Amino acid sequence: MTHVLIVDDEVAMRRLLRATLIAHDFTVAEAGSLAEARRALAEAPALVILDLGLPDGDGIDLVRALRGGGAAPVGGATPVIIISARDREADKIRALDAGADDYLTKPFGTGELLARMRVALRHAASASGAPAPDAVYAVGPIHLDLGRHEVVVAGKPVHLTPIEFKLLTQLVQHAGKVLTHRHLLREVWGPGSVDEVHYLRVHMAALRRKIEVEPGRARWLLTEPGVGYRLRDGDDSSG
Amino acid sequence: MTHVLIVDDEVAMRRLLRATLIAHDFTVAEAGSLAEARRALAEAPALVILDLGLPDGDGIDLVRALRGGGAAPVGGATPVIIISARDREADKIRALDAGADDYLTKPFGTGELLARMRVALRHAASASGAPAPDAVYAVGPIHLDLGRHEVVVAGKPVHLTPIEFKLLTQLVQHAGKVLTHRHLLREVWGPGSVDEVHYLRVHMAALRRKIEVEPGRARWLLTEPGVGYRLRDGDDSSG
DNA sequence: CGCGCGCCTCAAGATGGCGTCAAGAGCCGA
DNA sequence: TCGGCTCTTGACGCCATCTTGAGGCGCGCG
Repeated sequence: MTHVLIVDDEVAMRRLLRATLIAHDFTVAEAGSLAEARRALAEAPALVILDLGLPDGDGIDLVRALRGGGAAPVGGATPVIIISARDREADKIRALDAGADDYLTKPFGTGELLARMRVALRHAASASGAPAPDAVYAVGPIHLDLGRHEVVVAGKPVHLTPIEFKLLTQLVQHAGKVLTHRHLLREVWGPGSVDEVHYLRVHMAALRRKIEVEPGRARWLLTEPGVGYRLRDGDDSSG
Repeated sequence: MTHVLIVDDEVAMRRLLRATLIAHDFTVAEAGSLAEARRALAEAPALVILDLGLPDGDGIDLVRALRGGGAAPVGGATPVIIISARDREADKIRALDAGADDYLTKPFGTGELLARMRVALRHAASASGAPAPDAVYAVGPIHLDLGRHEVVVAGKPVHLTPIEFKLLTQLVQHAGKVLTHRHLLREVWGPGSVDEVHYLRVHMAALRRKIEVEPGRARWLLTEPGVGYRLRDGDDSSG
């Protein structure tokens, strides 16, 4: 499930894009301003579609922030596709050199946009070292074999239900990072259940019973109150 | 010295491109047909500029060959930029999905071409490079990692409550600027609480206890009386 | 000198997020 | 059809956190 952030102040354009993307199996977040966009980046979108003319600033500032010219937020490698009514060459050059990955001038065909999105995602996948489907992850005492669909904790094989397996896969693939409630719910249960936080509580508890070496004390599967969950990476260093 | 292969059957276009590229410190090889292009690939160019209409076949075949649908020749990751007079959307989609990295329709500005070449080369460089580290905001002794939802002050990890974390995020993202009471309240508590200035006092005090290195004396989290708060930017210079 | 204003501190009560337990529904294989 | 596994859903108690109120300090002004 690929998550895309749309940043545009025109509601009509956002609606069009959202409909198109959802029809092609993406999940979508929307922002109408720079401030909203910064907030939405916390959901770690796989791609950003960005309009340049925003009410509270220039979209290029967001690109610069993403690319980390100094103080930089999450997602240094998130691809950005600019969509803009400005068709002057200087604008394109400025945006591309600021770190954008592509530049389409409005109006554009949705087919072309989708093709260019595929290119951008292809690049991102190869840049971050595509997670092979048969990869074996190891975090602390937890070993997860995606290909064999097997989990071993401290040398002992552990049986996980399908949902627990998906949860652990997400956590392990992003070990160390906080995964928001919405992110986990979207990836495991689908976009229709992003508000069912209670699912997480119940299934995280079940997962803890199975993967925590010391029962009653969470050493690896950590709660970030109000935000989400996180799997500790690196070696154990908790008293 | 970056080596670029130009594939186009029009001599005039080749001359123009060659002149432009050489002026920008590239070295250039030229091909006027698919057969010549295949031979020129032996020189392992860092980038290919490819016209679609060639006398002995479609340029897309060259892209497919490069992307290795089977036995792949040199340079499976060599970026390819298409330049073509065909401006139909279907042509663009076909080329991009075949593995091309960008598509410009003739006529185009050389400035834009150069910018898109820089993008393509950037991608190629990062594809083989190290995985991007987590971007981190750093202001003075305060380090804020949005992805990991972690805060470190002077080397020590610090636990922040959700509200404290949101406050610090705002301050750090706009380090040096004054954030008004209303702005902070709107971003952290929502538009319904823009007048609850007392919330700010209490939580700013808590934040100070956690991030100020020297207790009792605010060096970083500064009060702007009657206006709002500000995080000092740059190095410490307060006596 | 006294007052009002804006700010900081402290602390107690209210809130809400979280983990837990358990009952019921759905699903699948035997 | 039956039994077992899994997921959903609800109820409940705990506890960190937030809210709210009271008081104190410094400062400018009448």
